[in-house]
Amino acid sequence: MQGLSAEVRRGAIPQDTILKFRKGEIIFSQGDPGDCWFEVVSGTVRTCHFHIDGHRQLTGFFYQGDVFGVEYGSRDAAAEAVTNAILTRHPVPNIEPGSLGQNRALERALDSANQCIFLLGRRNANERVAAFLLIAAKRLLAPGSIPLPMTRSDIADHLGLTIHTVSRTISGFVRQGLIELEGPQLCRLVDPEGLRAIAGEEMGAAIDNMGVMRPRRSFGGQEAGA
Amino acid sequence: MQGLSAEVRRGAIPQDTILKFRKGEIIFSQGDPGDCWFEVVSGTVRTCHFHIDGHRQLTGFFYQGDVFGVEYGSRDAAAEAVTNAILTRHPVPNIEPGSLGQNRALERALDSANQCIFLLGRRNANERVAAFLLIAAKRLLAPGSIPLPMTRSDIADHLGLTIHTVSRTISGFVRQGLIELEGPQLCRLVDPEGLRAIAGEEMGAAIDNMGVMRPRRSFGGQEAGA
DNA sequence: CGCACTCTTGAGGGAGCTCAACATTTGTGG
DNA sequence: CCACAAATGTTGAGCTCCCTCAAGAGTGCG
Repeated sequence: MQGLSAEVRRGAIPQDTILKFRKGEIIFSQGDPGDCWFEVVSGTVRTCHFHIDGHRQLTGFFYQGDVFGVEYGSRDAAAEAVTNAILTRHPVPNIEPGSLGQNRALERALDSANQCIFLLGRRNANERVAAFLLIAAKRLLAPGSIPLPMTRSDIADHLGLTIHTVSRTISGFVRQGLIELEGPQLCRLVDPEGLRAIAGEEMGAAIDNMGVMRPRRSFGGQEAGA
Repeated sequence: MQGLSAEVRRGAIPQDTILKFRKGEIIFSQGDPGDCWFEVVSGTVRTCHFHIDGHRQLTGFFYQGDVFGVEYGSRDAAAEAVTNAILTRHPVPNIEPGSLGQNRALERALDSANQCIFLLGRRNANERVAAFLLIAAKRLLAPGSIPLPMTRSDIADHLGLTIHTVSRTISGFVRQGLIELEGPQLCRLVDPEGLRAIAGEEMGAAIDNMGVMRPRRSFGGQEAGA
């Protein structure tokens, strides 16, 4: 439980607690017990899986208003502050595992994981980066400009690419007039429709509904005998 | 709710129900309400995300004793029978969202998603297929031989590869003396250690602990001021 | 026996990784 | 505030891996 202040760690404060983390600080680590969840008041947080070979997989970014952290700890992810961040910490009642915030956090984690799977599965670099930018724009409620508080390395480890490919792809979008960069951390959306076309028709829909997709039959689908 | 027998669909039977599905049948579809979860009595089940562009992503395989299906339905995945399968269906109480089976299914879904992310993130075809075989061997509790009830297409859509690459990779393993095939659906593990070496040191550990990994610091990790 | 489906294998090409160098930004100490 | 160092980001060249296209082999079913 490194990363938590002393009084929080020893559990002296039972109710929701406000915590501040500085850029790069660990909020919780892989293997920690999952006895609390968090809400982002300000700043950005990433959840990561670290692998022995040094390979890092980011499973989600969390912005203002997002919740995270129920399923982790008892599970196998860590959380770190991408920027200076203010969080509220909420204890998880041991007895009653179905609290509202916990469920919200669980849903959010599953959403994040599914989104991650979507981004990683059989899509090329252009599709991944375009989708990532659109998701970030949507999440940050910034219709025209997208802050990118995370590093290229973070983006790469989230999308399953190298920083080189991420950088090249973004530069390509700038050259095509789809976006503009004001420094590496601020992106202005020039042609959202063009980006959507690259991300794929489906990604556009997925971003609109944030995870709700059209059902589609694969086989005949005859009734099952019981 | 196609795929469920009539009496189940209209909710006449409140308690756990035994259902049989035939190979290829749909258990539930994307968009169905998530009002029940399932346990596999026998057979194999896959959960899928279908995308508009025709691309299919399998997020998990479920074998005897596995549970699945809480988070789907209200979410965006479908479940289908890979082989003839017998399942038990369990209603989810609307009021009390924290039942034991539901939590098991939620944990299982998250495990599956994380495993999927692991397989998809920055690993080459050899690593993915080797890891997949090892996971299947572990899950099916078959130390020497691995039944592969799913098609190459299922494996490909799970690993984010083409059927060609899956087939070529498996053939390569046979040629290297790592495995033997007795027909496409039965694989004998000749050199598990060799496979582990290919999957990566870490994958070996991950399979042993099934998801529990060593924590690892990324930055200084100084205490947070509250 | 023929059809349909799955699986396997080969040849060629392109997307993205690796290696390398340079530019830019950020942080630190004098 | 400036000088320097360190970290981060950008860009290029070459090469590898896997996808695409194509054809053939094995299997189950009517």
